[in-house]
Amino acid sequence: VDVTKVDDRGRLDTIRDRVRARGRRWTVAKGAVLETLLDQPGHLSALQIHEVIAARLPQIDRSTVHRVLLALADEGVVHMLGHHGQTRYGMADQPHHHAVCAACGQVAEIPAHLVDLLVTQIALAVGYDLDRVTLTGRCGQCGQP
Amino acid sequence: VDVTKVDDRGRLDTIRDRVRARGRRWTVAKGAVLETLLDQPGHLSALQIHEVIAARLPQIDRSTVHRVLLALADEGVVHMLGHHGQTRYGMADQPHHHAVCAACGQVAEIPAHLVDLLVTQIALAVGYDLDRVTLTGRCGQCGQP
DNA sequence: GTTTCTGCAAAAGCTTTGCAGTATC
DNA sequence: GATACTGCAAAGCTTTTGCAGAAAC
Repeated sequence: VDVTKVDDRGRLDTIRDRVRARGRRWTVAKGAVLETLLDQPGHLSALQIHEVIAARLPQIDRSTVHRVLLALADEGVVHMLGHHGQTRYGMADQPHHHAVCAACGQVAEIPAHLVDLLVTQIALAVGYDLDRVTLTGRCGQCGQP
Repeated sequence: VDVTKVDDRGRLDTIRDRVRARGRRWTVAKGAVLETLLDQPGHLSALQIHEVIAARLPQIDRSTVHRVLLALADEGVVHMLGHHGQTRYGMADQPHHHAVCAACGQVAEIPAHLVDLLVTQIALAVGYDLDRVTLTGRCGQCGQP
């Protein structure tokens, strides 16, 4: 799972600098989690991420993956979206929103520009500081409920 | 927690008929869960619902509340929305969407008409059958991250 | 009377935490 | 060298499940 794409390399570097700038340390576990999220299409659960990493770095523990994900979510580097007990994580460095399948949990990304205006209006209406939209339904494979 | 409001009474009756029409049975537990959801503003977790019910009906078990909620969600009577391991439930019989606070999990409702057009367009774009929108951010009390 | 539903108890599954040792800066 | 981070093991929480008895129809 080496980072070959120039774009990914750059995104990773940017995040590394940001993490360090906050006084945090850049570790093997953090790098592995982020490389996994950059590599994989869509969003993954903590356990899926751990599985991918464990193939390369068997010593990395589940708890470490969780701790890294929580830390990164806290810093705004990754998104965390819930799906009935199976939280999914994805990169947050490029503005987008989500479509979640209620059946299989699969996540599709929606470019931000499609919805930003609406979110601004609704945020005003409900008095929330809204920054993310999740649409829920069924993906193409899962069909009707 | 008696159902006094005429509106609630009617909503409950409608749901009862719908449940029976599907060959399911109308039970004390089901009635209690739905009355709780009708009474409470916003959306509650399964445990919160169980707590409210237990004050009146101590014999109702947590597992029963979960089973009832799953069954009702399956029938489309209630909404189920995830928030990092703490799923919340709310009435689905009146069309609306949700604003979830990323800090405390509080849920505000957004009338459907504000977003329906957008959802239709996005559903087409991503190939999903979308029926619900969740906006995530911070509520008034929780302020900035 | 039949079938769904419930209570109880136990298990499962994801996530969190305490602590001693390790890696990062 | 100081301190953030990790691995391990154990605990915590919500949710799920098996089964015998109760309730709904």
